[in-house]
Amino acid sequence: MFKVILRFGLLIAALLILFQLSKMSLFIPEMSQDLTIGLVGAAFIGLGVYLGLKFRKVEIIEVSPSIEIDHDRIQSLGLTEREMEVLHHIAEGCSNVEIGEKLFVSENTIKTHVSNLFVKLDVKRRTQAVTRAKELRIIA
Amino acid sequence: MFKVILRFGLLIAALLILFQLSKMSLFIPEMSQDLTIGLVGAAFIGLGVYLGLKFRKVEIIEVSPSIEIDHDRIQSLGLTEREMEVLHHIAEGCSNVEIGEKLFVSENTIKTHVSNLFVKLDVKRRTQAVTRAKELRIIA
DNA sequence: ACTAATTTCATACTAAAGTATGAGCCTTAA
DNA sequence: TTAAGGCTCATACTTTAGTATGAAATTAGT
Repeated sequence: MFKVILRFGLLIAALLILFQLSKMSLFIPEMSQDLTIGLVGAAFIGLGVYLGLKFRKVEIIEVSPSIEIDHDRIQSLGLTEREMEVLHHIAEGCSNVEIGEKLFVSENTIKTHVSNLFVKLDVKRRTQAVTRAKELRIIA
Repeated sequence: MFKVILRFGLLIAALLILFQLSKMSLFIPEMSQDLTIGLVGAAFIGLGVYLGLKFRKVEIIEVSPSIEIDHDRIQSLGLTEREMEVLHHIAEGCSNVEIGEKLFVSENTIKTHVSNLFVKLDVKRRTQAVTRAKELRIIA
């Protein structure tokens, strides 16, 4: 707060000095009025820019750190479409039976997918698979 | 880019017009030179502020969406310290045995904690517990 | 059309997870 | 000190999860 007041004080002082300077005709006498106005204008425009830059509100835009899916990694890991579907449902906390119901296949099929998933992700449990998948940015 | 050029063009035009206005003495004749300079200065300072605000670099500060832990919720759910420890390890993908080893207690103890955890979080599986805990903002 | 990869499913098994119950120990507050 | 809550552990049991293997049906690319 004090800083702001101080700066405004300095700015006002600078303004007054500028007025005085122009009044006292410290500018070389031969100078045209146009040029005087121009110089004053330039000085003021500089002040304005300074003000604009200095006293603007700092915008802090909170962006969710764009966790974009790394499709290349999915490719390089050789994860299939179906496996990705299963992986997403695992991440949601579904059981194998529930996933099977959602995808209209048997629990055994899901187990197969899950096992293949574990090999490709190099994990042993589904909870690990989730954290690993997030590390690798293959799920959100 | 075109926008920037367009705006600069408009600004330059505005400046020229201002100069012309002051030159052609459209200001009322009785006006003192001080006042003229003051008005011009004011106009220019306005321009400066506009420039400063408009053409500043927009700072986009990417802040990880401060997922702050809701300690009140932890309280209201009656989650104990130990249970939270176990929950964190579950979220990391640890098995009950592994958690037991890390906390220097038996697997059975972990099972007890986990069961209590499930009741309090109203879930049936550890994977659900993790997603629920994140929903409730009690873990990161 | 043929091959390779994907998806599907089954059976049989082992391992881990989860439930239920009871109980001993420790600390803290009434 | 007594009650309460939290942490520990055990035993016994049920349910999911995960592994291994084999195989049929489907799909996609050469």
